[in-house]
Amino acid sequence: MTSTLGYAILAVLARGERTGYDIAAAMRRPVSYFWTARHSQIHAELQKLAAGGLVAFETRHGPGPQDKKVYRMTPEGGDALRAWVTEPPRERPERDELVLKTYASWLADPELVRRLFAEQLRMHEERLAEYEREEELFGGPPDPGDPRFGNYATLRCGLGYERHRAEWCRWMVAQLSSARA
Amino acid sequence: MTSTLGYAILAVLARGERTGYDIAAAMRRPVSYFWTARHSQIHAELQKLAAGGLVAFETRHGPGPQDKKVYRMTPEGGDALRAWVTEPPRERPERDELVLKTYASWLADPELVRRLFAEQLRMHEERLAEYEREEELFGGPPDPGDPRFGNYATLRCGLGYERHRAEWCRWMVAQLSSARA
DNA sequence: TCAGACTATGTCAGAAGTGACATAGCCTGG
DNA sequence: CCAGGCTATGTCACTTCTGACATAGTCTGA
Repeated sequence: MTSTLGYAILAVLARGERTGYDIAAAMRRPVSYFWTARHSQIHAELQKLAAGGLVAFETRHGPGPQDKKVYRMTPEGGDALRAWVTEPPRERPERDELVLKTYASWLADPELVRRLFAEQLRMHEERLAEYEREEELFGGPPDPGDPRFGNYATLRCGLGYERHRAEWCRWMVAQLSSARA
Repeated sequence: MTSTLGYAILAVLARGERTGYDIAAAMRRPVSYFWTARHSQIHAELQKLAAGGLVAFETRHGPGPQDKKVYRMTPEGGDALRAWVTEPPRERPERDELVLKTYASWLADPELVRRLFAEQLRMHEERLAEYEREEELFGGPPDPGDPRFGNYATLRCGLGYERHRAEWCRWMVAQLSSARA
């Protein structure tokens, strides 16, 4: 029915009412491990969701040329989201620039490739440390019926991803260092 | 200059001449760990690359309404690809349907969510076994100047990814099982 | 010999996503 | 008091990607 972005917006609104701006902020790196979108896309999608009756809004006075709109999920929106959650996800297309560069890395100067991966490793380690700090703020996993479970579970995914990625980068750096020696 | 898809195509052509059909086959799951695209996109991009002088083609007789076109990378294409490889990749937007579903999973029936993840786990274990078989075919990592290094290194990434993903799914299943008990 | 799979190239409408532009009040610190 | 950042919504042109449609020769096995 709705696009995946629509469900992402509903997933945010399921936690409470928000303006489009708030949703955009929630769906921006490094806050969001679950979906990313720009505000231009979000405002457009909110209009579609409102037209479909999945969200409703209330206009309140606020700064800016227009008044702000506070959105909330309607019962129909909740039904749609709940039904969607347990359906199997579509297989996602693999499109990772770093992996593609790796595939073509045999063409390039190994020292430059090594630097590229060393820098990526640094970034992953940094992000990993950040996620680990965040994880400590949870005192263990929340109950699966708690909204915070969603945050914790996605954070766990991010944590595992950064570890895997850092390890891979470390392996690449090692490969390219031994080639030089 | 070119789009990322353009570089993906060049990365394939760097290994030898190919038809658009061949490239599409190489960039289709589960063959490709490096980039995915449909043939409709690839034929269009090849035309752009040819216009830009990064690839050239030769028409040969083949089946179908049109003759087949065998593409190869030009020296300019090689230069462009080599220069691009060592440039830092753009940060990729996180858009993973399963992670999004996880974020909203607290709303749904835990048993249905458990089944979703059990099925995902099964798929990741299957793919992992497949990748492990493929890895055995390499007798250790090729030299970084060997085209096969690109294949091996991306396979290593896929291997790490599937392991991380499987572990996360296993954790999710455990969380949702204990909730039921 | 004939069905069906595979090789092969392309178009097109539409959806999804990007990046820039536009506009303007509110709040905080120097 | 004023600059600069934050809140806030929106449009628009453009690129990228998807999925369906179209077309037709070759090769293989039943």
